[in-house]
Parts: sequence; structure tokens; C-alpha cells
Amino acid sequence: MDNVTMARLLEQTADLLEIDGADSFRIRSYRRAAEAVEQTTVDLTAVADDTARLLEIPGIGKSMAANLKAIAGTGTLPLREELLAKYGSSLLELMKLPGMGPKTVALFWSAAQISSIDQLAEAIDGGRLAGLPRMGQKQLDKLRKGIEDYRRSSGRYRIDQAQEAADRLELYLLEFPGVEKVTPAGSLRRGRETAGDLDLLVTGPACAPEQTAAAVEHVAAYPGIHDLIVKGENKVSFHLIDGMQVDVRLLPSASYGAALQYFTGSKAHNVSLRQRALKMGYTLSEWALARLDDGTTVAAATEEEIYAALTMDWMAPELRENLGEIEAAANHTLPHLIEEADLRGDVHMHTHATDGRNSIREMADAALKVGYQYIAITDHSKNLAMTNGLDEKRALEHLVRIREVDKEMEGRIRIFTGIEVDILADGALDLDNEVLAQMDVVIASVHSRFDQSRDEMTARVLRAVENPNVRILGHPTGRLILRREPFALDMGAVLRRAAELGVAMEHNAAPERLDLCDRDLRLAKKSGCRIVINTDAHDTRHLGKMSYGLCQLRRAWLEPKDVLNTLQPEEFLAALRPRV
DNA sequence: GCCGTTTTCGGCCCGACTGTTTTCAGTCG
Repeated sequence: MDNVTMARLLEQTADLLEIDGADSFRIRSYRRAAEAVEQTTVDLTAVADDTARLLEIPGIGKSMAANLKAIAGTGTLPLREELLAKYGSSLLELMKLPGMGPKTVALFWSAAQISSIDQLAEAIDGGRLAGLPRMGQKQLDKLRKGIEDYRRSSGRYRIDQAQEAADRLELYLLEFPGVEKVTPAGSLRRGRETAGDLDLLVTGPACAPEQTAAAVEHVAAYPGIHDLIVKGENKVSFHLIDGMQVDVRLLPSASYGAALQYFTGSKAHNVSLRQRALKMGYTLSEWALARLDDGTTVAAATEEEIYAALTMDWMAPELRENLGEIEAAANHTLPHLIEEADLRGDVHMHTHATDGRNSIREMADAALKVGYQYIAITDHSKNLAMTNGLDEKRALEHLVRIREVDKEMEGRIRIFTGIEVDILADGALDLDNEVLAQMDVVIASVHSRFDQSRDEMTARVLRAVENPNVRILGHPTGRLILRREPFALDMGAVLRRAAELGVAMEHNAAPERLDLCDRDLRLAKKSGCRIVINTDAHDTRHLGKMSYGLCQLRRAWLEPKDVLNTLQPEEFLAALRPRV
């Protein structure tokens, strides 16, 4: 079992203990252990019997070492099983609803025997929860909306989760002799934020027509399968244990390009492309681009050949949404999209002064290794008390430290000073302007109160943008993919004003918190608002992990010139809104 | 449950905000 799965089991145990009303410090130690397990580079399953080795890890004591040993041996731990037996496994899902914490889960369980989201929805509609302590109409309305949002988003998976599933499957499929290539298609290949299912194309000699039987059996024997849906001659569909649907298609190399094109989509792009083919006397299918009159194959083996036969340039999958890319490819005016190699710096990261795990120097060294020319250290401000956020005094002390380390690096990499301030409910910032005025990079982010109306939220963010010390607007809606409303504020108004004032908009590259949706990014491009892409690194290992966020930028047709951290260090500083 | 001691016990990130409270519990970050 991998460390991440082990960590998840410990976290679940912590959740269950919380519902059970256990000692809060005991709960915290489970969470700390989960974090330690996830962070460590030691393969814990391999050393589970070496207690001394486990005890070296901070956060792991005698009982936790025994827990890890149990997990490695049995796949779970006794305490978790005991609690699950008491409460039922669907109870944990209730904690995912906004506003539902352990106390409320426990309350509903003891007062109305509610142990699942379906039961909760039923109880609210049936009025069975009215009269419970702290359960007024407003609270119940909130829960009902939370359930609706949850139901709407479930069934889709974050792109990184889909990618992980695809990677694991790829490793497994490549074990089979005669399988040469495994390529994800569908929304994963197009770089969408979420994927509804996973499409995998498999090719190689083992996938030759009429010879696929053995390979099909291999696919169907994948150990991660929960239930098999279809097992045909060249297609196998199944659900993974976490519910994700996977469609695997086995294809001869000769039609690999046509299949890849077809299964990458999007639907709208394909419809448009097939119309173009028809006009040119061809027909396009998942097998080939062929002549209408005699059915001879024109192109099939690669995407490039197919697009070329349609007198178009090949285009990045991220562009294939039928939003003008067909015309651009035909006119040879496709944009030169931004790529990983264009990025020269990352200007949002945390250190152990707040909730990061490394020192300024360690972050700088790691960034140097990635090949960056500059970084900015932007720890949290005091309003994020939980992260030990910096007050004015500590912020200034930190600034001195950052400058010292910048000197230490002797020009090999520049370290800009900075801070991530909190935008309060009324749009004011939580640190004095005199302090902010001394920072190179001031990122203003919303961290609380996501239940404001659209107008309130827009006014709040606009007020922050007007503050002359704000140079970058960070997660303006605090939107976490699959959890928050994408249209919680008038992003068009915010982007236009930000463009006028020279405030850049941040796009966070971490898949669990991409800040801007496709629509926001297209609006940014249209309004001339410049983008900064960051990892919001809390750890040296996060640095350089820009690929997910870059997909979103490419989907919005962004080019290097639209993104500020493609610039050289001094140019970057100069391109930010001028300091007051 | 972990950890580090002024070392086997006592401390362990905390402030803003909401709703339903007439004084605060619960959630969030």
C-alpha cells in the first residue's frame, strides 16, 4: 500500500474519532501522523516492521507505529474498523458537506439516526430536523443547498485524480507483451479541471485486429476493478473501486491517430471537424479519414496526418472545444500557447514562518533546481491565525530575513519579498498599508466568508483591487474545484478593473485549487488582464508542478506574453503595478 | 496520542464569523 492511502486511513480515523467525541489532542495526533505519513519519502509499507525506523518520523510514536504496522499488514487499523462498525461507512461522506462538522454529524446521528447524505436529504425534506438545537430554517436551507451542490459535482473527478488512475493503469497495461503505448484521451487529455470518466487508448501488436482476446483478458484482470461493465473484442469498460468509470480501447496502430482524435473530442470539436471533412469529400470516423466516393483511407495512423489532410495545422488537445480553433488551424493562425519552459519564476509560496514546511533558503535552492530565475516568499498574514500568520511586526522581520537570503544566493536566483494578505469581509486588508508598501509582491486573497451574495463578494474584491498596495489578486472566490460556486462574483467586472489598474490575476496551478475557470481565463485574455501562474508551494516538492494549471491557461489560448512570470526578474517587477 | 522536558506530566497554532444563542457552540481556514 502506498503512503497516500495509509495517510487517508489515518485521516478517516481522525474524522471518526471527532464524531465519536474523542479527546481533541488525540484526534490532532492522528491528523499529524497522517500528514507525516503523506510527506515522508520512506516507503512505509516496506519498513512497517522496523519500529525504530518508524519512530524516527516526527509525529509517529509508539501507538502510531503499531497502527502503521497494522495497516501495512491488514489494510486497515482496528480502531477505524471499530468506529466504522459503530457508525457506518457512509457517515464520513456527510463531513464533506459544507457546514457539516463532526458535532453536527454526531447530533444528526444520535437524534435522527442519520448516517448518509440520502438520509439527511430525506430528513430535511420531511421536517424531521426542525427543533434540533442550532437548526433553524437558515441552517437547514444551507444544508439543502450543500447537498444539491454535492450531488451535482459528484460523479466527476479532479484531473489529478483521473491522471493518477490513468498512470496506475498504464503501468499495469504495459506489463502485457505486445502492448506498446497507452494514451489517455477525453477530458483528461484536453486538460479539463475534472473528468467524468477515463478513456484510455491502447495500441501495439497485441491489439491487432482479431488478436485482441488475450490483451482484453489482461485488461479485465486489472486488480483495481470494482465491477466490469463491458468486455468486448476491443473495448473493456469497468468501474474502479472509487467509482470512476474507465473505458479502455484496444486499437491497431494503423488507426491509432483517428481513434485518438475521435476519443479526445470534444464532441463539439468533432462535429465541426466532420462537417469540414464532408465538405472536402471525406468522412471521418474513429477508424480513419476516408474518401467518400470509394472509401479509400486518406489518413489514420497519426493525428497530424488527419489534420494535415483536412488542410489544418495540428493543434494542442486543450484547444479542441470548437471555440474558433478549427478556423485558426485552417488559416494557420493558431496561437503559440504557453508552455512549462516559458516560466521563469514562481511568486507565491510559504515557509515555516507560517504553514510552509521549509525555510526560505530551502525554497530558494529548490527553485534554482527547477530552473527558475526568481521566486517571491509570500507567507500568510495574521488573519490566518491557524497558520501562525504574520502580524505587522513579524512581517517586517520576515522581510529582513528574505533580503538576507536573497544576498546569500549571490544572484544565482532572485528572492522577492512578499506576503499573502487576507481580504476581509468588507474588502479591507488585514495588514497595515505602511507594511505592505515595503513588499515587492503583495497577493490579496479571500480566505473566509464564501456565503456572501454575488454583489457583496464583487464589492469586497473590487475594494481590495483598489488598494494601491495590492499587485496580484489571489483566489478571488476562494473557489475549490468541485466545492464552490464558480460564478460567486462578477468576475468580468473584477477583471476589467484589475486590467485598468495593472493588477495581475493569479492562477493557482495546484489541481485542488485552480483559481480561475476556463470562462474566467478567457475573460482575462479578452479584458487584457495579465495572469501570474503560481504553485502556492508549501513544500519544496510543490515547486515546478505547474502542468495542471498550464492546461487551463492553454485552454484559454494564453500565450507567454499574457503571463507575467514568463518575464525576466527585473522585467517582472517592473510589470507589476507600481509601488506607491 | 506525541513530545519534551524546569523529564513521566502537562501542553499541544487561534481568530473571524455565523446562526440562534440572551452568552456561545460550531465551522472554517
